[in-house]
Amino acid sequence: MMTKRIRIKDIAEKAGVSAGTVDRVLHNRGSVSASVKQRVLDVMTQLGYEPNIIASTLAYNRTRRIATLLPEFHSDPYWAQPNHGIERAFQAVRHYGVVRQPYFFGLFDQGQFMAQAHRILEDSPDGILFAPVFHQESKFLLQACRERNIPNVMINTDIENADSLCYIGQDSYQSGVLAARLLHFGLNRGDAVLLVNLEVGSYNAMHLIDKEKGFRDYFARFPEQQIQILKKDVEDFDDTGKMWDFLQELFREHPVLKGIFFTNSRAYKAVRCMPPERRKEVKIVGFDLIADNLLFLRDQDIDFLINQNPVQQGFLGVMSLFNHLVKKQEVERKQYLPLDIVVTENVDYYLRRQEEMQLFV
Amino acid sequence: MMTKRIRIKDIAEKAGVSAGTVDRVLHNRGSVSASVKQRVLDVMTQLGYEPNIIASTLAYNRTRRIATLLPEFHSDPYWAQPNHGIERAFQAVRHYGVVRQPYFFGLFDQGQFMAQAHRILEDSPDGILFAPVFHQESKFLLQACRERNIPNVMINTDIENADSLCYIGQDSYQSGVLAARLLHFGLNRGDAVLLVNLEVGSYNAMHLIDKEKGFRDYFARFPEQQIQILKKDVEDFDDTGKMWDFLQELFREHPVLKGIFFTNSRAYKAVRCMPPERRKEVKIVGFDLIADNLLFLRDQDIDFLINQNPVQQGFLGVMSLFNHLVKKQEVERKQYLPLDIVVTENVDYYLRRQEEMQLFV
DNA sequence: CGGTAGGCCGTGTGCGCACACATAAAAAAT
DNA sequence: ATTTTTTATGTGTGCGCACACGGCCTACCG
Repeated sequence: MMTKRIRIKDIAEKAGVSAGTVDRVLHNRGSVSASVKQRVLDVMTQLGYEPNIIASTLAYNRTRRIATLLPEFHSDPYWAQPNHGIERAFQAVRHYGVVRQPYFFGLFDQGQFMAQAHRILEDSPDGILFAPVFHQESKFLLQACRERNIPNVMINTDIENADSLCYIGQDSYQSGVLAARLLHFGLNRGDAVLLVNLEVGSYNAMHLIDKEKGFRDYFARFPEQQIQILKKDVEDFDDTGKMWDFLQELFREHPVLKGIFFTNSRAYKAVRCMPPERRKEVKIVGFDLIADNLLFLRDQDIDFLINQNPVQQGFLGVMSLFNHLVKKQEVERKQYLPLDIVVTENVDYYLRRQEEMQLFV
Repeated sequence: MMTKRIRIKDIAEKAGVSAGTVDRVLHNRGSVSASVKQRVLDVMTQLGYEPNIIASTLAYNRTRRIATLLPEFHSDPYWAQPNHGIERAFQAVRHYGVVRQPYFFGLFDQGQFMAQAHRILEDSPDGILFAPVFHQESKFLLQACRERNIPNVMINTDIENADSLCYIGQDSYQSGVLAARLLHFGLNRGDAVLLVNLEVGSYNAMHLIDKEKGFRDYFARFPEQQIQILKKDVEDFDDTGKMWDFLQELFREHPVLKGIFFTNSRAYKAVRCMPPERRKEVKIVGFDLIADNLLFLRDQDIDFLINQNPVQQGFLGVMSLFNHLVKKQEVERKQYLPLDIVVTENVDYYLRRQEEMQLFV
């Protein structure tokens, strides 16, 4: 039973018009009388017409430029991951005439973000993918996109607005809950756990707040176990001397500490400053499969890494723009990626998937 | 810096021949003198030619038929999952003229498998995707594919052979290791854990053996903890009366039992026959996100489910054939999917991904 | 009543490729 | 030397679609 595919020509024939007229109806180009238009539309739905994307993209013969605005990944290994996914995605859709226009900014440099945003707007791309790490500056970019009618997607951080095509990222609150659940396994009544933010200023503030909230909410469900929750903020995480002192002080002060939750991808910066026997004793949960964390994971110094799938975030971001621009499909407004629980025993699969990450269109 | 895409025409021009000749070289259709062929090949590599798949599939104007041979998913909810992934994949590539020819067999019915295999061979599809659950019969099918030169991929179970395009599945050994690791969290010195096979006859035997081996090997690394490993095979898993008796007897015999590892997706068939207080006490690890397991996972009666990503297995199986047939790409001979650790706190993401499953990997 | 602007619609071309067909050159057979 | 066969190469067509172009028909104005 071969279901023959319906072509524009078939519709034209059945509606008693030419292919050109059907085309005009399809693309809303006007110059079609109301009666004919209705007749064509009726035939279309009746036959269940579905445009052939293959032929369509071939005939368009047009290149779509997608601008990407991300932190330089030299400054932070985390950002190399979305970038990798983005590269993969562009590779996957290159035959559809989609090209990348990459822009980067310093991770803590608002001015540079703005400068690059302006450059992007001058180049007027067909779509924009960006990481809105600075709130005010991102608002500006969103507003500009709105005025110019440029579809845009945000990754990693969400800014509430009605215009963006979609947001792709992780659920920070839930990742805090999950971290608590994982640490909870090794805890006994009255034990203490610690939450550590290794972060500068208010950067990423919302994520950290959400994670902490999820973390605390989880333990609040078990008040009878009297788990004590400590919290520390550390800004000088690159100063190993200070880090060492901080940890010494910490363990002296809290001998019953059984678990530590590092709220971002910098767990390794603390773990490397811990005395080896402490690393084994304390259960540690961190984020993200970056090289330095993986070393400690394999040695079981870090017990769990929660994978926020940053590679997939980049990949899906580009694909969403592609689906919108080329395939003209609806895309999901909010796309939350899985929070993978990664241990020594299953880490290799995730790493390989990140590497390969080829897709299909 | 616009990198203009190279067309056949460009090569023809530069090599001083016609497009037809370049085409003959590209497809190895002969009738080209050695000198010209070499000249064309040189120009191709020099310009870095890459065929335009879009235009190619349009011009081919051919439909590829892929036969799928799977267990009926009415008989076992597990098999509904690969089937779902397969459906999604065919939907994703329908524009490329790839169509499915589905065949099913009873889960324990070798004869039906063979009958369907013969029907497939008569229909001589362009590719075959199948689940080689019966060893002998699958060998026959593989041999037939070899003779007829039909590319084929296997999912879920691997049969060593040099001809298949690829195998896509999980690493059973490693999933046993992972299960052990998860149970290990809640164990103290001298505790006992139990491994249960809810299976009929020698069906799936290799998988179960591998899982058991992985499970035992993990604990063998900690001899000083003297973890006692018990093992039971249960064939009458659908007889709730017998199951109930079996579990009663079990808990009476082994009061120190702290963890149970169910080696396939049927954990729920045992858990539902456990007294509620027992469910909470004992740590339970099972496989796969099927509805009945999920109910118990949400109630924390099952503590962990290991997700073997069966949906993705089906999806990737079809995509691999697609990559081979249409895109003419190399495909990875062995594709192992991640073993996701699923708990109440992250289960929803995985379920949603399975549903949507438009792309990814 | 002729001219023209504009609404409406059909035709033609090309996107890059696969493949059938035609043609030319060379080799083999008569 | 001529015919037949084989080999080598160029040309043309169509896949389904997007879009430019141009033709027809009507309405409105001078």
